[in-house]
Amino acid sequence: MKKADKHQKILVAATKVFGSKGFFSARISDIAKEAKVADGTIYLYFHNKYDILLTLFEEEIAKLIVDIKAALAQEEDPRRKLYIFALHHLKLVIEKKELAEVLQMELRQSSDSVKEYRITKFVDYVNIISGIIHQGQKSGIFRPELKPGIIKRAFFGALDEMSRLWILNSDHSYTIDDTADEISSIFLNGISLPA
Amino acid sequence: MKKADKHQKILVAATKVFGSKGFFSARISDIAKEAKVADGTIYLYFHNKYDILLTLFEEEIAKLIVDIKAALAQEEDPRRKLYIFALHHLKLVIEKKELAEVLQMELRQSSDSVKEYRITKFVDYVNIISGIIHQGQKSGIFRPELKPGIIKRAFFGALDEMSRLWILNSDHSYTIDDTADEISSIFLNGISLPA
DNA sequence: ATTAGAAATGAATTTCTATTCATTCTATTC
DNA sequence: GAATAGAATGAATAGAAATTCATTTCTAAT
Repeated sequence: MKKADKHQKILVAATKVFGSKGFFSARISDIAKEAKVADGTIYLYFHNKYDILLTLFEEEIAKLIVDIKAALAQEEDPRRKLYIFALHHLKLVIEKKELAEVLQMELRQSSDSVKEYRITKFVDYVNIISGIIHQGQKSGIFRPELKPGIIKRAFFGALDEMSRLWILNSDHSYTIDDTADEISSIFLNGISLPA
Repeated sequence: MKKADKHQKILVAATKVFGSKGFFSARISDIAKEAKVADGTIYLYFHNKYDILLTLFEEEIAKLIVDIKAALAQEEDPRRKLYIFALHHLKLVIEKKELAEVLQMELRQSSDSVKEYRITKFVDYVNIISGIIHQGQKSGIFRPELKPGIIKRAFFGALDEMSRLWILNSDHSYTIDDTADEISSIFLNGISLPA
C-alpha cells in the first residue's frame, strides 16, 4: 500500500469515528481499529489526535469549495445560484454523513485554542454565499439595503440547522431537493403573503 | 450558605468554565476553583461531570422558555412575534454569553449517548417558532404552502449562527436590535425585490 | 457549652488513553 | 539470498483528571 493511501485510509476511518462518537470521546485505538492499522502507525502519518481532525477539516472543505464553485459556474442567475448552493450543501449530508457530523462539531468546539485556528478555509466557504448576494444586489435583483454579511450567516445557519436535523433524526420526511427549494424560497421570497 | 445556593453557585461556575474551555477540556477542579469549593463538594451536588452539563441545560432552557413565552403573550401579530423571538434569543447571547456558548456546544455534541437524551426541553423551545408560524398561516398572513417544521429550523438556525458569530468575534458591527430586525425581515419579506 | 449530625475538604486512588519506542516485518537492491 | 532501509507493530509508559473517602469543620438544637 502506498503511503498516501494509508494517510487517506486513516482519515476515512477517523471521519467515521469522530462522526459517531465526537472528537473527544473518540479513541486513537478506535480509529486504528477502523483503519485496520496499529495504534502507533497513526503517528507515522499525523502528529497527534488533533492534527487528524484539522487535516480532515482542511482537506474536505477544500474539496467542497472546488465542487460547489464548479456547480455555480454553470449558472448566471443569483436566485438559482442560491438554490444550487443549498442543494450542494445539503447533498453533503446525504453523501458524506460522517463528514458532515465532524464539520458541525469542529465548527462549534468552543475551546479557545480551537477558536484561534479554524477560520480560514471555512470562511472561504461561507463567503461564497455573500458573493452571490453581492452579485444579486449589483444586478438589482436583491434588496440593496440588506447586509450580505448577515444574510450569508443566516443562510448558512439555516442550512446547517437542517443538516443537523437530518443527522439526528432518521425520519427524513422531506427530500433534499424539497428542502433546498424551501430554504432558498424562504430567503428569496420570505414567508409573508403580499399585503 | 443554603444547600440550594451552593448548587446554584456550582452551576454558575460550571457555565463559566464550560463556556470558555468547552465541556471536555473543562476540569472539575476548574469548576471547583471558580465556585470556591473543594473538588469533592461538587460530588455532593451532582453525580458526575456530565450531570452538571445536563442540569445546566435543563434548568436554563426552562427559564428561557418561560421568559420568551411571557414576552410573546404581550403581542398578537405573528410578524411581530417572530421579531420578538429573534430579539430574545439574541439577547441571551449578550446577557449570558457563557450560557449561550454552552448551549451551542451541547446541541452539537455528536456522541451517540448525548444524541439520545438532549431533545425534550430544546424541542419545546424551537416549537415556539413553529407555533408562531402556524398561527400566522391560520390567520392568512403567512404563505400556507410552507412547512412550519422546516421554517422553524431555518429560523432557529439563522439565529443560532448569528449567535455564534457574536461569540466568536469581538467586533460586533451590528446591534442586537438591528440583527433581530434584519433576520426577521429576511424571513418575513425575503431578499428579492418585487419583480 | 456540648455534641450529634450534616456538610465540606482535598489528598490519595483509580481509571483511562495518548503517545512512545524497542522490536519485527517487508520489499528492494545487489 | 543477504543486506539494508523504511514501514508497521503493539506493549509499555507517562500524564492527566475524575472520583472517592477518611478526616475535619461547621451548625444548630438542647
